[in-house]
Amino acid sequence: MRNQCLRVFDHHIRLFRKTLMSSIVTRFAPSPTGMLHIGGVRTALINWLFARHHGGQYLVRIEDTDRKRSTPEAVKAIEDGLEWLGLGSDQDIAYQSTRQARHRAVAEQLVQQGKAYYCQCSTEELTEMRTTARAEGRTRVYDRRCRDADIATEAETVVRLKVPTTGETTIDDWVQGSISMQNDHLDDYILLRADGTPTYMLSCVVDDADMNISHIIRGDDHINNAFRQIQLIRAAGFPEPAYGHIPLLHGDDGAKLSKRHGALGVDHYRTEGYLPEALLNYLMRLGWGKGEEILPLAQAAEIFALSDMSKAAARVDFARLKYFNASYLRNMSNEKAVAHLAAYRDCVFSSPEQEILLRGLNSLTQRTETLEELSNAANIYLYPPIWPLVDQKAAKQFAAKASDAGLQDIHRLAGSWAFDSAESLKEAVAGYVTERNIGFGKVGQPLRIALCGTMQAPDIGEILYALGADETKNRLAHAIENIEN
RNA sequence: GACCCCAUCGUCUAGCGGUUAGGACACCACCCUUUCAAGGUGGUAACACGGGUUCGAUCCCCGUUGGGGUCGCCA
Repeated sequence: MRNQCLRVFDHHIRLFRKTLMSSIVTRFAPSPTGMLHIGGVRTALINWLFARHHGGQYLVRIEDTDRKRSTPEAVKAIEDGLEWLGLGSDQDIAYQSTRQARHRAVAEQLVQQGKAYYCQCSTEELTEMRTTARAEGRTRVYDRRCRDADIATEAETVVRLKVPTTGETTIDDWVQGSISMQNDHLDDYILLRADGTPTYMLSCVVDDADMNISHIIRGDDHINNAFRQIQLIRAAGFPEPAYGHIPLLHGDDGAKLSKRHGALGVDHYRTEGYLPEALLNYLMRLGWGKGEEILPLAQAAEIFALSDMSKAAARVDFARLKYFNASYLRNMSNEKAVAHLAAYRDCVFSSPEQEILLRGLNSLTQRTETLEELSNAANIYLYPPIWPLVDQKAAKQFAAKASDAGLQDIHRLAGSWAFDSAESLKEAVAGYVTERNIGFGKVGQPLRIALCGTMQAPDIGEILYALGADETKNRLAHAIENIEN
């Protein structure tokens, strides 16, 4: 018990010291081999949150180390995605591919210092070693046969790091706690390929050091890399960064995130009508449960702590994402909603359209969950109903009830209404209904259909107010022409 | 297979030795009601299992089971 406390205390002291020693710099380092998916977005977000909380810097580095697989399209998709989300870099984006000379120099220096060595093992030999290692139940594959062979530089040789063969490496991970690995389980991994290009392990470590990254926050699929990278950091004499390995996101079936689940590009969520702030708020809640559920980013940054993050993987739940999106949509001002809608539709509204939407859009944001739905719903304001109605249910209702509804009366009365608020208009209609001593629905439903062409529309008062006097009377006149007697 | 990690309602989580195990999404019922929503009220539903430690374990330790990650001249 006391030991436990002391250990925890000691752990915190060490973390605290590390924090004080240098300023906080985090980085999001995606590889442009595919789209930016929500797992990556969450990693970026956590890096951003942590940096903001500590008043530090959040940087973005594109890990495009050669690769036949990394494409300019993917780079653009990542940059656009981050921009859309508001998770752009605090400084110019770094491109790893531009720094290969520096990476190579570090490797060559390590060779000179005897901390790395040339290896000329063939692919066949390696395959054999792999098979043997697997058969013997070993994690370490390479048997270090070139380690002391003293091979001079030649073509077709790679450079490997001399990893300690004894001892243990421990990481005080800010998320995972203390994790250890026997060094003997670690490979003498490759720093420079036979063609002289640096591997990810080399590039990543050198760039993190050169960019003064203080805290490496990434997916826990990198835990094993951390043990290996630390060996290189020590060999090169770089300062050791702090680590925070966050659990990966899983699909709704508990399996790894795949294209079937959420591994779609963020642009997909954009076209589906999700708001950046809602997507981010949702993602933030996976593995971090502090504060209110709906929590604006700036407030989240204030109370964010890596140590509060769950160590367990979370599944994505699209129903919940939708709920978050709906919540943000519902609480949005008309002005903002109109701007979002215009951006989503990629259009400019005419000034009459703008006026109608400015008056009526939030009667719609209350009943839609995404911008896509909002955009569809907004058509009732943007376009008058076309007669005969395409909505069969509405057409039937209208045919059955319109003759009794007194739409002509409403049309006439509307001429004297002020159209200054949804409430007063609703009262006006209610007054008419009371006068005739019938139920509100007898008039409300046909009127709604007359004005919108569908039954799925807001409160009568809200519709009237949004449309305004002229549009209301025009639409009513058309509807009246289509009443069957 | 070896190594590393994880484990509270279906899902996301709160909990940090003593709680009627709390909240949210989803689901169900009811209320409100001019449609559709929203909102309100209530409900179903969880500490994976087995050993310890302790007066007392969801919580600490060990094991089992289950899940995930890693084992590339990919990143």
